[in-house]
Amino acid sequence: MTADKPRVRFAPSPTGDLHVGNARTALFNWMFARHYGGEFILRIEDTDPVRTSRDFEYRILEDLAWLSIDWDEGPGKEGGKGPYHQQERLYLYDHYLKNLIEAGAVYPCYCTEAELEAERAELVFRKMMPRYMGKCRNLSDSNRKTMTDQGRKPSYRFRIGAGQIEFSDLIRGAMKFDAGALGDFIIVRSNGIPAYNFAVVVDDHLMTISHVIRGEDHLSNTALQLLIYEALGFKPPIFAHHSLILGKDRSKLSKRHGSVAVREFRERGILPEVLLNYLALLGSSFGGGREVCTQEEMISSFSLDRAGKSGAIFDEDKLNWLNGIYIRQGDLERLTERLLPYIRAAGHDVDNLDRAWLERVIDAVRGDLVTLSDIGTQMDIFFDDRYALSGEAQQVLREEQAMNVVRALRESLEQSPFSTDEAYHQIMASVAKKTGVKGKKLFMPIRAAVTGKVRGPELDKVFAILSLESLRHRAEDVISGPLGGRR
RNA sequence: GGUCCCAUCGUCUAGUGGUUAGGACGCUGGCCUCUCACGCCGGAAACCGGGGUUCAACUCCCCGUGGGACUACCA
Repeated sequence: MTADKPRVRFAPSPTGDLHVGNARTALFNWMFARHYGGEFILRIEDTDPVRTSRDFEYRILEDLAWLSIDWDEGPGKEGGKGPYHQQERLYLYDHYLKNLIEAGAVYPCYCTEAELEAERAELVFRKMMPRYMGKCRNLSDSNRKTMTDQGRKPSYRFRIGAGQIEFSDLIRGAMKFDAGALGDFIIVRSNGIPAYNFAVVVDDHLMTISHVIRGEDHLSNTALQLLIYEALGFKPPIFAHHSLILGKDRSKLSKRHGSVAVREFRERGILPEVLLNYLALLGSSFGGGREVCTQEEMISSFSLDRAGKSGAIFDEDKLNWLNGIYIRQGDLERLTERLLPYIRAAGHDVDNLDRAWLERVIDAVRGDLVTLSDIGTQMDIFFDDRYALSGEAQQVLREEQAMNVVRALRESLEQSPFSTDEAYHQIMASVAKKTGVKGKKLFMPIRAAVTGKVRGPELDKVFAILSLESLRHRAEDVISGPLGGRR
């Protein structure tokens, strides 16, 4: 591992959709690699066949791609250090297990799960830390043979000695664990498949990972892994444990807190660069008080020094705020493109909408969008078949003078020889003159009649988008409707 | 219970011995001769407690307290 070219990795286990916490870990690793010009490796930890699925793996890859987190080596991108699925690396773990057995660092354990469970229950009952007490630690060869003859398949446990395990964490500084407090842990399960801590050490070493950046929930695993590194004679990588994302109750963010999967945010209409920006900001900062940041800026300003040590609550309000910023400030064409699926989902025949017209509509309502999926309801006022007077609008139209204003509007619309683009100001001026009404009393009835709502984009924009025919029809409908009857 | 980690406004943070403790979200007042939103200008809002160290502690040390993570033949 060269100091100037770090190699980091993200190693998800495909047991579910990509969690924002994991996405943040991936992002930290990715930014670290990009900042220092290193390499970012993706490894799939699929050793548990019952919890793992190919479908989830595919979805995780898809979510990473959506976030534009790309990997230099991994599935679909061979780099000479593969394979990148642990399932395909079993022969490697076998090899190192043999080394450890020969070195006496590991021993077979014949305890059944039921026996272990009983031991654990006993310890918990006596208010002691549940851990393996070393029953099979010093079995004689004949004892082992007896077990094998009984048909028992052993798991392999790591023999823990006394002493301190110390290491320096890039984010947290000096860390120290007492090995004596740990129980001999399983390195290879009785089905021959390696357990997490063992596979990770072998893989990280073989893949020449220089820095392991992961959540603080792995802090205690690091102690165990360091022991394995030592027994194997491997030089351990540098570790950095970042803080966790928390739910509102300050416990580790999980499903019960609401949306946690990257996919859910995507479906809701959070932009990928927003989620990335937010995740990079959470529990950290960009310096200079900056909050809105491009990917390039995120990478160049990235530093583990800026990573906070304490957990950070996931604040959806702020995520939404950030999404609004990107929607308002982004490129209109690009925004339109990304809005298309949501417009379609709202039931519009996207293919038959005039693109230029659509862009004007989007430009008019983008200020009111928090997520992309909001576009559906926001657009309704521009479609005649979706136009309807809301209760609030009816309220407005019932007010004194309101119908006079609408009638004056209809007249002005009839007389208007201009396209609605230029006509707005003239129409408003003429309605004001005819009725003698101004301000809110003038605008609100017109807004209500023309859009059917009491809130919405600025009226000049609405007039510019709606056709003269639509405007006339809507005014006419209001006048001839139940509200328009002469009193 | 054990081991370990953490601790600045409600939330995310800046701050590395001397600051009127700064910014952002949210909340809130005002302005933008129509609304909502946007934008702009304001406001309320924090150094967990106790001991040290020091001329001086939010900042360093210790102890409490509080919160969290881990305690699997899951990863």
